[in-house]
Amino acid sequence: MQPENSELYRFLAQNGVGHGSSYGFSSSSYDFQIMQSFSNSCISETTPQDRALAALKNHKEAERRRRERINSHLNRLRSLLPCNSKTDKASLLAKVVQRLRELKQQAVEVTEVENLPSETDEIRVLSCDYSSDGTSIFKASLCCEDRSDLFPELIQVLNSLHLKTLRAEMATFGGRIRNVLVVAADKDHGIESVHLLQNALKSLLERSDSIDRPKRRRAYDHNVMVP
Amino acid sequence: MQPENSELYRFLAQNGVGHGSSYGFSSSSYDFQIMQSFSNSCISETTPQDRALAALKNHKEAERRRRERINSHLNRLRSLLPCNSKTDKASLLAKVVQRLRELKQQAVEVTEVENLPSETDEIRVLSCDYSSDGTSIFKASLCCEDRSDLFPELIQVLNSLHLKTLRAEMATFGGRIRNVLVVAADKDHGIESVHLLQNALKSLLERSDSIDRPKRRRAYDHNVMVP
DNA sequence: CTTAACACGTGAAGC
DNA sequence: TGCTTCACGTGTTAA
Repeated sequence: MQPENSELYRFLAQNGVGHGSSYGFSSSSYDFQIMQSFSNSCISETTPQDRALAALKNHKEAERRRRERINSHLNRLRSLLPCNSKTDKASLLAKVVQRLRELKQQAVEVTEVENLPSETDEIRVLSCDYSSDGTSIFKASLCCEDRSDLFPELIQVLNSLHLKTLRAEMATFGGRIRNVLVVAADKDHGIESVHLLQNALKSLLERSDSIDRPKRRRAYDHNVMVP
Repeated sequence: MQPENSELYRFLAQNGVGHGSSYGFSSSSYDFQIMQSFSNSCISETTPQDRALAALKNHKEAERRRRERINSHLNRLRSLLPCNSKTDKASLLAKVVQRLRELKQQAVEVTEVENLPSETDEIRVLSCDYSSDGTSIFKASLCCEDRSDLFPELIQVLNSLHLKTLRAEMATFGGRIRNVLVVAADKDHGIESVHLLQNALKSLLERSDSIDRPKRRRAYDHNVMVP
C-alpha cells in the first residue's frame, strides 16, 4: 500500500474518493483521477485545496526525480569500483571513501620517489594502483653502486616473477645508479607480490655485494612502502 | 508533524492516545509512552499488537541507523573533495564520480608517457592531480634535439609561471633529449595553467628552432592532453 | 520470524 | 510565494 497519508488525501477519502482495492494503478493516472473527482465535487474552479493538491503532486514528483538523480550517481560509482551490483549503498560509499584515500596517498608517493641516486643503498617497492579488472601496478626504485650487469639481471628477476614492465628509468650520478621500474602484476597476484619483488631485488643487491663490491650501508628495510 | 501514520498508530489515536499538541517530545520517549498506554488498556501482557508495535519501533530505529551510516560516509566524501559542506548529495556524488574517473585516467596516462626520446618533437602537458587544498600537479614531457642550454631555460620558464618543480627526469638517446617534469601549481592557478605551461614550452622549442636548429616535424598540437 | 535494505510520500526549512 | 533539499516513518521484499 502506498503511503498517501497526507491530510488532503485523508479528507478526500472521507468524501467518497477512496483507494478501493485497485493496487495496479500507475501513480500519475491515479493522482489525476483524484484531482478530477475533487474538482467535480466543488463549485469553484481553482480552490486553495486544488492548488495545494497540485503542489503536493509536484512535490512528490520532484522528490522522485531527486531520488533518481542520487541513485544514478550511485550506480555510476558502482561501475567505477571493483564491486558487483548488489553491494548496498553504505558499503559502496565506504569503498569509495577508501579508494579515494588510496589514490590521494598514491599521488603524494609517486611524486616523492627521488630520481637521483642517493648515497645509501635502498630498495623501494610501492603499490601504485589497483585497477578494477584486478591487475595491480607497482613502482620499484632501487639505488646502488653502478654496475653494467644490473639491468639484464633486473629484467630476469621481473620475468621470473611474471611481472610485465610498463616503464623503466635509469639515472647515474657519481658512480651510483638508480633504477625506477613500473611493473604490472596479473590479477592472480595479490598484495604479496610487493614483498616478493622486494625480496628479489634485495637478494639481487646482496649478491652483487658478495661478489665484487665492498660492504655499504643499506636501507632496505626502512623503505618498504606498502600503502 | 511527524508522519507516525501506520495503521497501529491510527488505531491508538482512536482509542484515546492522541498526539495532543506537544511537538517537542523526543521520539523514543514518545514511543515508550504509547506502548505503556497501549499495554494498560489491554488485559493480556504480550498481545500480537504489542509485538507488532515493538517491531515497528525496531524497524524505525534500524532505518535511522541506516540513514546515519550512509550520511556519515557522504560527509567523509565531502571532506575528501574540494567542496564546502553545503553541496547537496547529488552534486557531491557527481563530483565523486568525476574525480574517480580522473584518477583512473591518470593511472593509465602516468604509465603511458614514454621515457625515451622520440623522433618527432613533441610537448605533453597533463594535469595529474587536484588536491583538496586547491593545489594541482602537472606532468610535462617534452622531446626535441639535444642541446645543453635547454635545462636552465626550462627552470626559468617554470619559475616565471610560479610553478614548483617536484621532480625532473632527463634522458638522452641518439642526439635527442626528453625531459619529464612534475610541477605543482598554487591554488590560485586554475586549469588554464596547463595551457600556459603548454604555450611556454612551445615557444621555448620554437625559439631554439629559429636560432640554431633545422626545421623538424613537430607534433605539439597533437599531444596536448587535458583530462 | 527476524533482519536488513530499499523506495516511497510527506512535513519542515532554506532560498 | 514556489522550488529544492533533507530527514523521517512506513510498506515491502529478500535472505
